[in-house]
Amino acid sequence: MSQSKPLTEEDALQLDNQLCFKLYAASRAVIRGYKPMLDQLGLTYPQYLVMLVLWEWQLKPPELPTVKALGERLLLDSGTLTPLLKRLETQGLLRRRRAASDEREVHLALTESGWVMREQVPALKHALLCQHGVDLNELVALRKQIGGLLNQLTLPSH
Amino acid sequence: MSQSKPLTEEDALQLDNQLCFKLYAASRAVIRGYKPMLDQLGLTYPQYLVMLVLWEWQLKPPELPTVKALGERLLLDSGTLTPLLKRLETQGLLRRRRAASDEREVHLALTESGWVMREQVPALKHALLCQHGVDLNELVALRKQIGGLLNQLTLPSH
DNA sequence: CGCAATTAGATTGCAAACAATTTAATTGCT
DNA sequence: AGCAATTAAATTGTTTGCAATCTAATTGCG
Repeated sequence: MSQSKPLTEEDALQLDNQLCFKLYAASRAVIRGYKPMLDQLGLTYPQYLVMLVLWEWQLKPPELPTVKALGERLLLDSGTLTPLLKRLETQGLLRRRRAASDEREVHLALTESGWVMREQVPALKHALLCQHGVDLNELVALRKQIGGLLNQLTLPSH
Repeated sequence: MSQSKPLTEEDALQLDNQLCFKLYAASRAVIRGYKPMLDQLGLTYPQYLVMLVLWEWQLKPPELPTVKALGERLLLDSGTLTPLLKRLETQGLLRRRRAASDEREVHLALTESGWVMREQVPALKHALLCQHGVDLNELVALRKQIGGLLNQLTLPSH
């Protein structure tokens, strides 16, 4: 709402084009960067994000994660998650079971194998960050910037 | 390479997880934000990026853009671009033709219809930015941050 | 209670991404 | 010239994203 500078239409276009593209390209570049590590785990990037959420879930209230809750966390719907979760189940990393209390819900639970995988991650990730020589301070700043944008786009106005 | 602070493994993990996810989510959120505008143009987001590059190409040397050149610009390969370009051709926005000088190359040229579309964009985009109340200064800062990361991930070391 | 809305997942269909392979044209080297 | 290596696209197959639709369970309300 605070449009202080009188940028020309062309300037705004150019800036916006660049941001669009850079955000899109950077996201894919990060995914590509994770590929070697994820290959070792046998996961795709979205599958990895799902595993991260499930690993974190232990700190939550006693409720088991559902497909819906996972979707809210990752901003993904069942059209994406259902087949992805089936693949993770096939790999033996988790189990999916209809909730007894409400048969519409599907509870997700990591298997032993799913938990064990977690232990391999910190070392792999550390190696990854070092290898690319990424500046952690820069990452902190970037995370904040992106968080701001993400909030503007997901919470607000329209 | 300048790892000044002694973050714990857990801190680094957490930070990194958040960045991964936020970058991925922000990219998709932006694409979602463009949807209404792109629906009016009948384009998908990647198709739109391709059109942007082609619209910009006029400023380039006399060479016509090729699939390869487009791919270098957008960091995409022919496996993605070939079918996408075929769809744009079907829509009558561009023509694909084997180069006479080198039959391996495919030259891309916008049609009249492809050029006309360009004129609709500034107004649509302006409306979009206003609607979301995005702070332009923030966008400038974000673009720089992301540009830095993108360079680290695409140019360097490994 | 009974039935219309709502809700959670699943399904279907299309368009990316991307790895791996294939095809055809061009280069380069001897 | 002749042939191996390289190069540009195309093709194939798998996995996302996401809209739209469908199914089944649950809620809410008269």
